[in-house]
Amino acid sequence: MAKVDFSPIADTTRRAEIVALLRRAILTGQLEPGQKLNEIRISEQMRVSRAPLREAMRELVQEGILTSIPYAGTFVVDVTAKDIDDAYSLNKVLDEFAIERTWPLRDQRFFDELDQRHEAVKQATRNRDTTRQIETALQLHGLIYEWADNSVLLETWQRLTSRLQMYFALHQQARNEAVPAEDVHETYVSLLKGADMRAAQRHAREHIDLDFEELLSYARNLEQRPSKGD
Amino acid sequence: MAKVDFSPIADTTRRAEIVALLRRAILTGQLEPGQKLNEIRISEQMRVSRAPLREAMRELVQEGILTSIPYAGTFVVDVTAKDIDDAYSLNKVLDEFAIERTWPLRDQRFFDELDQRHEAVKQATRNRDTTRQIETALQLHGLIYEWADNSVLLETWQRLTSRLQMYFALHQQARNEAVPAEDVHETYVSLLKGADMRAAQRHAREHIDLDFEELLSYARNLEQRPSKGD
DNA sequence: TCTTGTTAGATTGTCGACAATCTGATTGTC
DNA sequence: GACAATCAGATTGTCGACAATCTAACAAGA
Repeated sequence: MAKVDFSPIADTTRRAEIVALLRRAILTGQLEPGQKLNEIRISEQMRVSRAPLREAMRELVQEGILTSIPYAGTFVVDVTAKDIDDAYSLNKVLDEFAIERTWPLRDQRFFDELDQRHEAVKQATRNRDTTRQIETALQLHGLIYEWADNSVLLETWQRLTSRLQMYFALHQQARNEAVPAEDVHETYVSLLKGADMRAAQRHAREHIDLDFEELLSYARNLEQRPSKGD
Repeated sequence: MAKVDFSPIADTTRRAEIVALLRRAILTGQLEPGQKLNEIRISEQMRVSRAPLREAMRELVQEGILTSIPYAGTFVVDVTAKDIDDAYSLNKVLDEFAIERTWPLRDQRFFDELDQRHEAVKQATRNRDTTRQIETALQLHGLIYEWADNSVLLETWQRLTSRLQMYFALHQQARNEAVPAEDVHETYVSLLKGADMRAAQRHAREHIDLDFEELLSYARNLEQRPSKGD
């Protein structure tokens, strides 16, 4: 038998595709926080019945990026500054843990993947593709979670990121100035390749410090904004 | 106007009730890991159509206690020894964080609630109600998460617990010996009331150590067991 | 004017039926 | 007997229609 690593075949249900479509729309900011999702309209636009759409929505509710009020509707979550602050402080703890677990498991494949994802961020930055820049930056950051060999930790991280990605996207969208072209991940990557674990942990803290601080000030300004209706 | 704190009225959809029913059945071990959930049979038993049942199932899939394979079925998750180990090690980290955050927020209401939950565990123990004993013990442990004032942390803990509760229940069910009558939470509670935060953190680690070690050895024995069909 | 009751429209929740897919048994062929 | 093709039954996925509920506008009464 040939030694081929067959990846799992794609999900073939409408539901799965709807989930992907909706998630993308939310995480890129096409659907704004607080906005209501009208089932009939969306199902007509997607040429799908309401059943799979509703099931998809239930998934995203549990994923934490939608919230549902019985007989009232399903809405994009309205993340508060406190939510971001909470996620941020938890992220610090998880980062330390992830680095600690990943540390002894680092190998050539890890370093290669690290470089590859770093390259993806740099390319997105060059192309001024802000959405992709956020996406790739989070993927770069997520490598330590994927490598830590702890499924529960990884799952936790993924739930955390989706909401963060959404808010980073809105943030970028709001300040329509050019994104910093310099490479802020250089130190992070090289530290992960180095020998000083404590230094890497320390830097990871300060690294996300920067991103979050800006995000937080943005969120605090939005706090008194009225929520978007339908 | 009278000063009454009205709590939110109960969810009135069938879906919500189905979720509660299924969750309870899984977490108490009535539905075994690996078991398949036949939609038609369950919907007939509950006198409900498949639509709300399926939506409920999608929620529980995202909650991590069910897994779904398209066109094959939805099954109770088959937790491995590694999953428990992963959850266990993450729990250590989260416990430390939760205690740290809760520490400055402790007040009389916290201590009262602590005693109340502790009492609930002791009562369940006296009554030899193992299911309730697990439930109350986890609720006691969960207080530091509820009090930490961090919604993301709390959410993470709740996801973690549901799977743990399920496995603790199966474990208790398997070894049909009497549950230890002595009170293992006495020290934990008194440390949370004390002044030494580090000591409380240290004990929380060792405390869950005990529970998990036994659970792990049980899970490792089960590892080669064939998965339950329908 | 303010409050309360009513009602029409829109939207969500639920249902029963049909389509797509899978599984296992059966048949046919070598 | 081993293997592939076929087929029937069961189960999941999807659909369109109906029931339950909410919202907002309007009317009636204090």
